[in-house]
Amino acid sequence: MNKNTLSSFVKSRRKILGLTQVDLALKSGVGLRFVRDMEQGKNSLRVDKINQVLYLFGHVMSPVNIGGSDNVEES
Amino acid sequence: MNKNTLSSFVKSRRKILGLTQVDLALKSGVGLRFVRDMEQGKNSLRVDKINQVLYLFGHVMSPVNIGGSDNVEES
DNA sequence: TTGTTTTATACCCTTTAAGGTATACTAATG
DNA sequence: CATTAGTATACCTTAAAGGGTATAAAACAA
Repeated sequence: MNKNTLSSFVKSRRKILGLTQVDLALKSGVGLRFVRDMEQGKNSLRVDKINQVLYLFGHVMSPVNIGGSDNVEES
Repeated sequence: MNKNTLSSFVKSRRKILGLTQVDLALKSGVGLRFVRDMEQGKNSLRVDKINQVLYLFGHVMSPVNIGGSDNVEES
């Protein structure tokens, strides 16, 4: 389990919206277990499921340059 | 099967390096079938496997804003 | 055309992600 | 302290991803 950017991104975004993991699972349509796996940095997740969650944050998974600034490209 | 950016990204990058699908599979350590699924826009792929391939291109999957310019953020 | 290389499709098998449920562990509150 | 809300961990089942192989279809060269 990594110090993953996706992990921290989801966790922080979720809290900004004032959602619990349960809320996020319901709104995105993925299982609660999946949300938890994401936030704990599991890296063998399916990208379509990840996107299902990221859509709520107006984001999608996409190829970016390695070392492309530490933050997740602007807001 | 989508008009996926990942699909076209991998395909074009691979050709730039003059690799066949077999070459890419061998160099990245994923199966040939996986490379083909990627290039055909299958969207239920595991993100760690995708990254295994993208590393060869100096890229990783990361959350980006939806509509964050159509191209894949510079070269 | 034929031959060769690359890519696409199809089948089967093994592994495992995803989800559900239940249980524990933490914060937090009162 | 106890009670609750939120999060983490564990077990089980099902569906499907990933990989291998084989075949077919393109793509390109001779």
